[in-house]
Amino acid sequence: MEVPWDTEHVVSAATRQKKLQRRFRRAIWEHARCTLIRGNMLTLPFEEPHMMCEPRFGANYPRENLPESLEKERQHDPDRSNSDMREAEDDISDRDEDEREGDHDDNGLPKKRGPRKKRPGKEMDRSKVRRHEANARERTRMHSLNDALESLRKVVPCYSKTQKLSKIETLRLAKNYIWALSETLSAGKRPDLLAFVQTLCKGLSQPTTNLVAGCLQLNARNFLTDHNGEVMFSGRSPYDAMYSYPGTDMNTPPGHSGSNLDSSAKPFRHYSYSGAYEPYYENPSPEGGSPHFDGQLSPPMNFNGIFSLKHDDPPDYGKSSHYGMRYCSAPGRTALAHNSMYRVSPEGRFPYDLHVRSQSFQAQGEVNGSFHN
DNA sequence: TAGGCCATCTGGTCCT
DNA sequence: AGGACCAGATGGCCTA
Repeated sequence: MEVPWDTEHVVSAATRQKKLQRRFRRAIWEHARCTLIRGNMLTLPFEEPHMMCEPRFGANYPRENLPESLEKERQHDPDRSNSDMREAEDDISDRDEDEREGDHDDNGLPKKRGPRKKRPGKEMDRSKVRRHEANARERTRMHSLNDALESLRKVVPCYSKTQKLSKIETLRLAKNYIWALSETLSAGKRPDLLAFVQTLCKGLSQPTTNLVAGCLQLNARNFLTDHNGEVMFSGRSPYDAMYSYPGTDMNTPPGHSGSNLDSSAKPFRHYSYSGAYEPYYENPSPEGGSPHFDGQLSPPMNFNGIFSLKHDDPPDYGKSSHYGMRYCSAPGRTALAHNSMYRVSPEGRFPYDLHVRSQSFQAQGEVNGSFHN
C-alpha cells in the first residue's frame, strides 16, 4: 500500500493527531476534576472556581474512559491525585498557551526564537501556584494540629474511639483534668472522687458530662451543668451518692448494676475515702481565673512524664499558665494546700509513694486508672 | 430542618 | 520573598 510520505502530509497528520490528543486530554481532565469534586469535595483545592464541575465537555464523559492510573490515584490518595491534577492543569494551561500563540507572529512571519516575553498570565499562574502551595501547607498544618488534638484525646479521661470528643470539649476537659490533678497533687491525698469529677465536668456540655460521669459509673444526673457552665449537684446528697450503695458492697461502684450510662464505661476503681465530705469549690474554679497565690512561682516539676512541664519558665508563664503553680505544691506546702479542694493530710505529707521523675506516681496512676481502659 | 462540628480555602499579618 | 499562623467564610455531614 502506498503511503504518501511527503513532509507536508506527515506534518499535518502529526498536527491533527496532536490536536486530537489535546482534546482527549482536556476531556479527561475535565471529567476527572468534576468527578473528584463530586466525590471528595472536602479535599479538593478550590483553585479554579470557573472549572468547578462546569459541564463543558467532561460532565458527560463516561467514567470508564478515565485512565486507569488516574482513577486509581483518585481512589487511593486524593491528595496526591490532586497534586497530579494540578500538574495536569499546569500542563493544560501551557498547552492552551501554545495553542493561542500559534507558530507565527502578527505579521504572519515565523516567530523568532529566544526567551519568551513575560506576560501577566505567567504572574497569575505563579501566584496561583503559590496559593496552592500555601493551601497545602495549611492543610498539613491543620492535620498536625488535629493529630496533636487526637493525642490529647487519648490522655484525657474518657477516651473513646467511637464517641470522639469534639475539639472544644477535648480542650476543656484537658484543662479541667490538669486542674483537678493539680488539686490532687497540692492536696497530697487521695482525691475526693465526686469533687474530682465535678472539676472535670466544669464547663463541659451535658453529653460530655454524661460521658465523663459514665466513665466513672456515676449518676450523670448528679452533675448537671447549669446555664453558666457550672456543674450543679442536683441529686441526693453527694455524700450519699458517692458512699452509700444500698444493697451493694462498698466496693461496688455506684450505678454499676443497671446503670443507664455508657455501657462501655471504664472499670471503676474504688478509692478509700478517709475524710469527711468536703465543699466542692473552695478554690477558684478553672473558669474563674487564677487562684489567689501569693507565693513565688516555682519551677514546675516533672511527674513521670505525665506533667512534662518545663523547668525554665516560658516567657509568659505567669500570665498564661496559671495552672503551673499548682503543680509545684510539694509535700508540706500547706500554704497552698490548705486552700485546696483536696486537703493535705494532718501529717502534712503525701499518703502515696510519690517519686519525682521516671518513677511511679501511684496516686496519678490511680486517678488515671479510673478513666482509662 | 436547624444547629453543631468539621475540613478547607483564603487573605491578612507577622516573622525570618 | 516566603513561610507560619490566624480568623473569617463556606459548604458538607450528622444528629436531634
